[in-house]
Amino acid sequence: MNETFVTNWKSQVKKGTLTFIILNVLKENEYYGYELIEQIKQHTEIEIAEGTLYPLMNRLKTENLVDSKWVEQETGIPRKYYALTPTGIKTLVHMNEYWKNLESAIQKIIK
Amino acid sequence: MNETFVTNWKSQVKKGTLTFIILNVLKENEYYGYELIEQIKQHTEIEIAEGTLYPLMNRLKTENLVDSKWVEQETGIPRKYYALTPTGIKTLVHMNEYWKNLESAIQKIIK
DNA sequence: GCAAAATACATAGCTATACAATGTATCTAG
DNA sequence: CTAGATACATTGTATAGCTATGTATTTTGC
Repeated sequence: MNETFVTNWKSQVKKGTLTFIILNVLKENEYYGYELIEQIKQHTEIEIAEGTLYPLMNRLKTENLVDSKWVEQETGIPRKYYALTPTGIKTLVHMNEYWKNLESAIQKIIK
Repeated sequence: MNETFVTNWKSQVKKGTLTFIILNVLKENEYYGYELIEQIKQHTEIEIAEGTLYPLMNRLKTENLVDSKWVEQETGIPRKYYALTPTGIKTLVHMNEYWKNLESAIQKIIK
């Protein structure tokens, strides 16, 4: 098998997929950046580089899909918490629809 | 909802996904380029631009995952048929494994 | 007590891929 | 005989993930 090809492919699959995962995670709860990386690693075994996440969150904010607020800690570095905006919620509905169709189409092809 | 964001997101999701779909389609049969675009449009509603497919097929060939042969037609333009190589078959097994895990992880998050 | 690792943010530069635009050539239908 | 479908291909652009790097604080191991 072509190892480097698969490695690169996995990275390409993440384009779009990560955005989708993060928005869905934020649907349930507010999270701060570092926590998102940890949560997703535990629940999906997907590793998100910090250099991927922080620019991504800024894009989502620019696109008005999420909002953020700084929360001071009694001890340690302040955390920036992210939450979906109403636009983010509506947008996610459409994304979930598209994903569902894509997924069932791929299921048929793989089987 | 953020329309342009969703449009762009769909394009990003295709990165990696298209490769995966095409390799799986070629698992069953040989196809030529134009035919692949048509087949996938019908079965998945996913539209692949020609400017996407032909460079993609060349990459797959460079990576030794597919092989191609020209087939002359009694009438009309010759067709370039693609088939998986042994390396392509082995590589696809690993990709299917990764996709299966990714998919079930996303299922849990979306639900 | 001090060094290493973990926590928590962030950016710059590199690379890979999808897409629009464009081009060539042949065949078919109105 | 012309528009559209068939069939290939390339060039340039934009996007997004990754590595490397940086700052700062806190915890853990020796």
